[in-house]
Amino acid sequence: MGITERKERKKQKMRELILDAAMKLFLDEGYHNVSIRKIADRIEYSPATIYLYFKDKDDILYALHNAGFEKLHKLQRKVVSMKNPAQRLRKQGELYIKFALENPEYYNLMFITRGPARRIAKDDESSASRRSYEVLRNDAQAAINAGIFTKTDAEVATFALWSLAHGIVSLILRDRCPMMDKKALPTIAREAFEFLAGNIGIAQ
Amino acid sequence: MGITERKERKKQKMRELILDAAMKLFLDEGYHNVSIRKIADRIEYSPATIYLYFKDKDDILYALHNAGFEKLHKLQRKVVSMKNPAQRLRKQGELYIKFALENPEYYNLMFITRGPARRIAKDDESSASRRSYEVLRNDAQAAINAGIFTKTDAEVATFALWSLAHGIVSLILRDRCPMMDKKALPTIAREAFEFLAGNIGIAQ
Amino acid sequence: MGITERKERKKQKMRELILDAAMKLFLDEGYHNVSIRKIADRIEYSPATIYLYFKDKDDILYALHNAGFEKLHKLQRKVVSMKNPAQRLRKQGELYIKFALENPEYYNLMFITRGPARRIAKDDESSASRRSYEVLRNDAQAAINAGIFTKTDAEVATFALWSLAHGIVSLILRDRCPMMDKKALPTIAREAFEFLAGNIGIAQ
Amino acid sequence: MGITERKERKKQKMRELILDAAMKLFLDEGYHNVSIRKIADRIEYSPATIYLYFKDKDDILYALHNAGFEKLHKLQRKVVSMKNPAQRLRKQGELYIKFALENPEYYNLMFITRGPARRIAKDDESSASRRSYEVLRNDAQAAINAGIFTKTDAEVATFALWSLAHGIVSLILRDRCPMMDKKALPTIAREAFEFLAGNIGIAQ
DNA sequence: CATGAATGAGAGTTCATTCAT
DNA sequence: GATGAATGAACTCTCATTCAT
Repeated sequence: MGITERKERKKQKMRELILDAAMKLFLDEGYHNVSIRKIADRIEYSPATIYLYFKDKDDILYALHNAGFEKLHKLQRKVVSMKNPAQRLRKQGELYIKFALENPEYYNLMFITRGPARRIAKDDESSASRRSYEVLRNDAQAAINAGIFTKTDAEVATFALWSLAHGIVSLILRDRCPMMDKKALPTIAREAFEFLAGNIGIAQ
Repeated sequence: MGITERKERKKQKMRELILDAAMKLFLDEGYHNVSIRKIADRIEYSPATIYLYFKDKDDILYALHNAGFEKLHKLQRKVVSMKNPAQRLRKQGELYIKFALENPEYYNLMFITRGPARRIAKDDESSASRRSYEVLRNDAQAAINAGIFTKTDAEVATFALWSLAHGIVSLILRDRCPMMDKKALPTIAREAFEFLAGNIGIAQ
Repeated sequence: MGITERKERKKQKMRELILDAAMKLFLDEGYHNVSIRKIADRIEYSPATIYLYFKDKDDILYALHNAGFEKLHKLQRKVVSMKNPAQRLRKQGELYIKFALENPEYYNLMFITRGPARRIAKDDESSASRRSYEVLRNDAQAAINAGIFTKTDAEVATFALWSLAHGIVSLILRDRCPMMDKKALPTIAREAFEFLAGNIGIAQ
Repeated sequence: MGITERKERKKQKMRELILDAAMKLFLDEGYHNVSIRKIADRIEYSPATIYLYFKDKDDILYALHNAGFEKLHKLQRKVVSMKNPAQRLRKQGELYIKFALENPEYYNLMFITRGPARRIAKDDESSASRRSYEVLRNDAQAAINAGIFTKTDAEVATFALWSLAHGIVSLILRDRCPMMDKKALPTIAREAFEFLAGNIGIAQ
């Protein structure tokens, strides 16, 4: 291992240390209460040090946003091999919902928080989020090709599927369901997805 | 009119004045830029005065949140008279999406922002948001009774329908669709809804 | 004295308190070291309080800049009554130099520091600085009318006279004369002015 | 060439590299935006390296200040050969003004900015700034000897001439002339100089 | 009833500088 | 000789909130 490589690794470690601290802060105190200073406190470095590894606060947010998409994408890839388009789509939806409920703060950053939106707008096709989207789109296209979805095109179908899953999890994550039993929410989420999935032809 | 009543009315007027200003600020400058000071500036009172009418900032947010639900509920009531449950549900979805896209800041407060969430948790059944929810639930129940929805119960179906519409609008409102043409979004939203509505049996 | 008036006065007092502190800081620590915090420390208020009386730092700078011009203008007005244009101009120059050497930090803000320059650019004709300029210009015009200055116009003559005095004091104030005895500087300044004044026809 | 000498040359090269970068920063972004970090970025070295060649930031400023004087002095030397003292002085003034308006950031450092002033105070007679001053002084002395200037001594006359030119350019460079047309300023500068030069007997 | 005055806490960011390696 | 890593100390400015009057 060369000296450059070692240094590079160390730098990467530090970036991860910062991102971890930021993520934990998100979990502990919520989006609003994440500040450079608090991150610095957590990792016991000075605030200025953070700026050696990230350009500004947005940069950290966006890095977390991307890390979230990498994580999601890794899960998505496991499903790609499934032959049956309907099954594949259904599995996609299930893992999406699972991912969201298990990683609420990642999900928050990836799909709800306004902070990173400016950069998302500039995301090119090779970005983590775009790749994640493409997986879904390919599956939607396959479903159309297989005659499962009719009277629609890939773009609309993709958006519809995504919306369906996003709607379910974001209502839960943002605490909009006080009329339901909190503990029952994951079950309700699953059942709601099954209901919709069943109706659009991607049932088990 | 008794003296107490007159006082009460005056107080109510003032609350509305504050809420109006707050709402305009939301519309003009967005959620982040709403501060007690700016509200006070708009109504030409001092910041301290605000606190005579509202406990704290969250209190204002929650009041606006409620006003939003009143507005939505008023729209929903217009549809109640439709006889056909499928048509009624479909119409509900359309107006929900229309409301969201036309009143993004209200929608934000009502269904996305975390600020009012703490209070929402304590909402009782008579709250504005609960009444709005009940309208949808009644329609879902009617659809079940009519045999349109099968293999589900009212709670799950309600949540599914709500999620479906919420998913569509919240992805758009939070700028998660850079891969689509911005101007085409309302159309795509409508088509995605049609696709889903068609499949679950509430098509036109 | 009405209650409004009393309040207004108190506010004015506070503004002056802040400006005084700022000015003293200029004197003690120089332009670069004037910060909102240090001003606040001096007057034993919190930094936030400063912002109740001034929009931002530039606002303070510009207020001091204006105060300086008021002060200078008051001195200039005393000379206006002199009949003889040559004498008047000469006196103007003398008092300008005196003012600069006795109020170096005011002078600094008024004629050297870059900070207030942005606002100066927008100064209209009624601004303190403009009025001060007009006094000199009127005298220059009078000198032209009286045949003292020839082969020039009012604008150029005004600028020349101003430059002449400004050059003398600003070289001294910015410590560019280490080759001369520091104590002798005021004398040299006076003599240099006399030399130039004598040559351009406004000698004693 | 000995080893010591080679080292010395290398060191000198590096100093120049740093100074070049610093100067370009001055020109590109102005005095306020020059920082050690930015200089280091430009030359693609680390900030720490800068400190191997310069004691601190002031040291860099002072070196640039000197470089400016070298540049000015080179121009001044071209004029020394002129026989006629009046013509020589006039030419000195013209080139001084030209230099200032064409090299505003150098001029800034040399004659206005406070940063280098502390070191200037310690300048000995062999310093670049002193040599530049001596050129003017010699010419002033010659003018006195030739009977052009009377009733004054060399020191006062030198200072007066310098002030006159410095006043003109520094009012312009520090944007103190919003009452005049910006584009006309170089012309006005020239005319003001002509007016003064004419009056003190060094006209064309 | 209304507010003027005030503030503590905190935000993001930049800087010159140091020092072990 | 060069630097990567780090930092303490600043900076301007905004905020929700309080309280005597």
